[in-house]
Amino acid sequence: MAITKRSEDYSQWYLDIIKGAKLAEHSPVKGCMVIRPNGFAIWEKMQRLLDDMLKETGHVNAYFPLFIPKSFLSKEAEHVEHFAKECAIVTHYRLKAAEDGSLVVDENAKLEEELVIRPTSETIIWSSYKNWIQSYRDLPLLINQWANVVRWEMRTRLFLRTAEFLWQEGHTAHRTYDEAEEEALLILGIYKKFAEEFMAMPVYVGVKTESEKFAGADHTYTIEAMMQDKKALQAGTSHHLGQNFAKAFDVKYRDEDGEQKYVWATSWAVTTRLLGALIMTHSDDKGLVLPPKLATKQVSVVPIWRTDDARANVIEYSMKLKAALSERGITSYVDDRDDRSPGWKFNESELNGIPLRLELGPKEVTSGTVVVCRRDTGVKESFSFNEMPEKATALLADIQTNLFNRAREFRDSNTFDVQTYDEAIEVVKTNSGFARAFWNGSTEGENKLKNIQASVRCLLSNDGTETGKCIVSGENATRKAIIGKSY
RNA sequence: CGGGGCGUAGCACAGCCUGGUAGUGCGCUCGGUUUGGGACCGAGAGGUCGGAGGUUCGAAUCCUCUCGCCCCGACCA
Repeated sequence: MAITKRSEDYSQWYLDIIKGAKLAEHSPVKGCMVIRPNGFAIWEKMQRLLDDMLKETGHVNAYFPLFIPKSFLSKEAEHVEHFAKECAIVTHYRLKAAEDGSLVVDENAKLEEELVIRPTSETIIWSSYKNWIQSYRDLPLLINQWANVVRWEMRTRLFLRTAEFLWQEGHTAHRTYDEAEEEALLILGIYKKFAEEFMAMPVYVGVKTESEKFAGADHTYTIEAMMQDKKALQAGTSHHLGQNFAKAFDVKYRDEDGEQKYVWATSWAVTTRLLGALIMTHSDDKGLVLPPKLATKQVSVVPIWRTDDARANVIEYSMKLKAALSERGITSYVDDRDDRSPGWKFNESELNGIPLRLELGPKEVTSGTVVVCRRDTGVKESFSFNEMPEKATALLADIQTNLFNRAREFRDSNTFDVQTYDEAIEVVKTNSGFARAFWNGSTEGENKLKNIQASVRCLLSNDGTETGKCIVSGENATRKAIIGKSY
C-alpha cells in the first residue's frame, strides 16, 4: 500500500495528497503555509497529547514575546552566527499615506533598536530567567511554550520548512550538568515515544555531530525518521545547552554551599513539520493514512440507500452504531449526505485518512450486520451489528500497530550496515536508504559526505559492547552513524 | 544568488514550433434519470491568454523587457 503513483517525484506527490485532503496550502505570503481546519485538527490533537506528556513530567507552559531586541541575539556567539542569516527584522512602528495615496513607511517612526521576530526563543527567555533564578531552590525551572517562529529560509517547502511555523519549545534550567543531561534525555524519550506510539513513526535516536548540532548547544539529541522516499527527516531535537546561555545572560544561582554558580540549560522542540512527517510516513496513492490515535474522526459510517424508506432505516441504524461506538470512546461520523454516492464517500474517507469505514445498507439492516473496511490494508469484513463496537476497538488498535510495524519494516529493510566508506556512498547514491557504520565523528568525514548531498543524521546510542573501525579514518570507533540524504 | 522549467476559466492542462473566431477535462448552475467503489444525459455561466512595449492588416502564438511561481544547488525544525 505504499506509494507507487509518483515515486519518482515524491515531493510533488505528497503535495497532491495534501491538496486533495485539504490539509494545507501555500499562503499568499511567500514561504508561509495556510493550515486548513482538517490539517489543524490533527496538529491540535498532537499538541494535546504531547502537552499532556510534558505536564506529566513536571513541565509548565508560559509565553514569551514574539519580538526580540536585536542585541539579545548577539549575546551567544554561535547562536547569533547561525540565526543572523535568517532573521526577519522590524525596523519601524508606523505607516503613513504618501502624496499619491499609497502607504509608505514613516521614517520618523524608526525604532531605536530593531526587533527581531523570534527564530527561536532562547535569548528572550534567558533574559527573563536572569531575574527568575536566584537560588538553588528556584531550580529546576521547567518551562515550555507553544508558539510560532519565523526563519527566513532561502528555500521553503510546505510543512517541512516554512518561513513561519508552529512549535513547542521547552527551555529548562538546572543545578548541574548531569541534571540537565537527564532532562535532555527525558525529553528525547518523550519525543521517541510520541513519534512511535502516537504517530506510528519509527525513529532512530541519537546525538548530532558537531557540525549538525544546534547553534549554541553543548550537544544535540535527535530523533530521525525515514520517509517513504528513503530520505531522512529530523523529527525533533533536544539540546543540552551547557552553560552557554547562562553565561551569555549572566544567570547564576546561590547554591547550598553559598557559591554563585551558573545554571545548566536545555532546550527542545518539535514543530508542524511533524504533520509532514505523518503524511510522508504513512500515506499511499489513495491519500492520507492517519494512525487511529491521531485521527480526529476514527470511523466513518456510510449509510447506503435507494428509497426514502430505506434511507430512514439505515440512518437510524447508523446513528445507533455511532452512539455505540461513542460509548467505547471511538469518534465517528455518519455521512448521510444525499447528494453524494456511496462510492464518492468511500473515496473521500480514504483521501482523508479515516482509519475505519463502516458500510451500512438495507442488506445489513436485514441481516443485522455491518461491513467494515480498514484504511491501512483495504480489507473488508462483515460483523454482527452488536459486536461491531468491540471489533472496531480491536481493529483500530491493530491498525495503529500495523502502521508502526509496516513503517519499521520499511525503514529497517532500507538501512544497511556497511564496512567501508565506498559502500556507504553506494547506499546513498543509489537511493537505497540509510547506511549504518562505525564513525569516530570527524568533521573531515562529514564534509566528504556533503559532496553527495548526504549527511550523518545521528550517532546512535551506544551500549558499549560493540566497537569497530571508523569508515573514514580507520580509527577505532564506539558509535555507529546513520548516514543518508535528508529533507 | 547560480542552473532549469512554467504563467491560458475556480482547479489541472492543450493550443505556441508553422500568427487568422479562446479550447478540453474536472468543478460550478439548472432540468431529468441515478445512488453497494469518485453516476449519466441535456442545457448554461465563467477567460483583459501574468504585465508592459515592439513587429504585423492581424499576436495566446514571433521579438524585447518585466513581474510572479515551481524544481535543483548553497541554508535549514
